[in-house]
Amino acid sequence: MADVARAAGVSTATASMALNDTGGRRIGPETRERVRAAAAELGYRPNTVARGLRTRRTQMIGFVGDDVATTPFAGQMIRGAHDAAREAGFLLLMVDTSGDPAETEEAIGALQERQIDGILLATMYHQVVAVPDAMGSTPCVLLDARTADGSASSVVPDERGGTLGVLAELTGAGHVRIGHVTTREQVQARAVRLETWRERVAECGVDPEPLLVEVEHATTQLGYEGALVLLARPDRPTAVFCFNDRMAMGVYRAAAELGLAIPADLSVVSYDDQELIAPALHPGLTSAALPHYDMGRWAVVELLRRLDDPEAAPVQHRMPCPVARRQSVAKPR
Amino acid sequence: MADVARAAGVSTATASMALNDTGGRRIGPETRERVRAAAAELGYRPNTVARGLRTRRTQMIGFVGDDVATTPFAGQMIRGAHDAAREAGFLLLMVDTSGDPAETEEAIGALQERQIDGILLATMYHQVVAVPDAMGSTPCVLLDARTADGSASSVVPDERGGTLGVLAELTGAGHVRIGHVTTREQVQARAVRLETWRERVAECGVDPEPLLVEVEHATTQLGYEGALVLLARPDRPTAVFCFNDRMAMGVYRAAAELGLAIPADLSVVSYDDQELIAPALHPGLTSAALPHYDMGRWAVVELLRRLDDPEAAPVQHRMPCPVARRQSVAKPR
DNA sequence: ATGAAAGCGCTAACAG
DNA sequence: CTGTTAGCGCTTTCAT
Repeated sequence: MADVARAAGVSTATASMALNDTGGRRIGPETRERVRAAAAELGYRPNTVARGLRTRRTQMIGFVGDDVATTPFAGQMIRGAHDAAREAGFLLLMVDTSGDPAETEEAIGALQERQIDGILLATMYHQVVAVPDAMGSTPCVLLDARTADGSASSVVPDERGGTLGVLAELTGAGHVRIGHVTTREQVQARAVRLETWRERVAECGVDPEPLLVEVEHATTQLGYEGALVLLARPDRPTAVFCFNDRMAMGVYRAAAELGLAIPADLSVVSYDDQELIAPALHPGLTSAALPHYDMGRWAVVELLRRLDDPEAAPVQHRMPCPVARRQSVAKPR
Repeated sequence: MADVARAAGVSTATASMALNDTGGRRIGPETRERVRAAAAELGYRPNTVARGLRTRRTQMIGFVGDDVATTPFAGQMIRGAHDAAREAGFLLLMVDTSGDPAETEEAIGALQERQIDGILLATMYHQVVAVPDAMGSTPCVLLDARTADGSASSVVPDERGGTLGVLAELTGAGHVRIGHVTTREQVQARAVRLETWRERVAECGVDPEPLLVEVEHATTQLGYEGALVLLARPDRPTAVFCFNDRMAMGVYRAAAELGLAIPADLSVVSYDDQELIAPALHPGLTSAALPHYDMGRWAVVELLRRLDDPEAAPVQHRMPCPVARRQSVAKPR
């Protein structure tokens, strides 16, 4: 920068202002051009570390995630956050904790030492969490999680809306005896999807309980086993809503073994819309999509808002889960 | 830090050395303890931006990737790099380019402005690339890619070894008529897997050409269609090696439709070992795993080595692809 | 409209 | 063994 100033025949102060368009209207237009030209000539690149020391802004956002790699959704969330950050001139500094609270505290500390401007705290499989003490006054937005008291901004998928969406595909086709295959794992998503399904089926005048099967985990294998049980019952459902795509994959196998054609004999809908599964199954699986990309974007936008205005009231947002419609639904036979 | 020094009754220089264990043996043990205690007392956290300005080291590594989100492998690579970096006190600054060279140059520039200590350049689906000019003298390691001239350190999967590994599962069980269903997309992986398969089948005294099917893309649907063609041929293979797990999923469907039981009537092996597919298929699919986690780790270790010794000779590494053995292989009937 | 100078928080060279 | 001082590269008063 000193070189640039010298080359343009001005002081470093002037050079800085010319390059950053700061200092109001005190820089003459041709001075600014001269400085710009000199900078381009010399291939000048600002040192943001020095700038950060002075301005106390690093243009970096910390992303701390539960388990960045394991879940394929995480990638989309990161991507959304990344894109929004980059558009605003920010970069993402990533830390993965294995879900361990101590590690999370440590990660937050490591980011704060690096003077990040704010933190995105992502908990895979949206849960109710407390903002860690280590956060202190660092601006923070929760991703796929929320606080019990609404003290921090957060964004979660609208699980209820998504469930109603895929169920509407079924009821719209004329189904009322709609089964549900789900997991016993106590995650937020399970509870909402299950409860919403219960309500909706009851509204159709059908008792949901005989149409419910619960298994230990949300795996393909257990989805298969659960479906075998459900489809063997006397008044078997004409359609099944699966907790997620992996379980749906098992339901497909069970249907095939029982000689039930999808969708002619059995309609199937699901949740997650995983790229590797839902479109790859045959026939393509209708599934409610988790809007992770958009959630990532939203979180960054909200974080930037809070950086501008630390007094702004926290916002709790529910992101819609659009239905990806494919070929797994037909009229009941 | 000034506060800590004052509280301990020493100068900031002494405090700095006491906390960082620098300056050789010039700090007395009880002085150091006194400083440490004061720091802990005050909850002192170093400002790494100021430190970075002084030391010209930021303890941050730039990770620039082709398409971080889209491919599920990327997550594992990032995770590996992340873990190794963190163990050494480094954090990852991520930038995703959509594979666009101009964006890549820009990303490298953005990272350099932030004074990262080095860059990991990841190209999904390993390719031969040139190190971008923008890299300048920034230390850099290529991930899942390599240069034509070996001028940069790089790590790629050992595709040939992995292919031989899964083929050995088949030949070991007694198969010689081994088909191959692959894509026409011109990626490095396709060429190596195809060529290795050709050689190996020829070594078994079988002409590979009638056992080969190529389709436009490596999708489940086209894998299905390709398998229908292959399995309808007069001298149909007793086993199939698929380009990847997604295609294998299609092969499973084709076999089911043709009334061929896997593995009794047809053995199947594949490549990628995708978590969502290979163990979820029925029966479990034997597949060569892409060692992305280990590649990520290796790249960071290598980068740190180059930071220590910028004159070190570049290394090209091939990471083994272990075979994940499941239930899709049996003796030919 | 511009320049001089101070200082962000830290480390490293130089004195003692 | 410890303190003083200079300075990393930038921004931002303050004075002109």
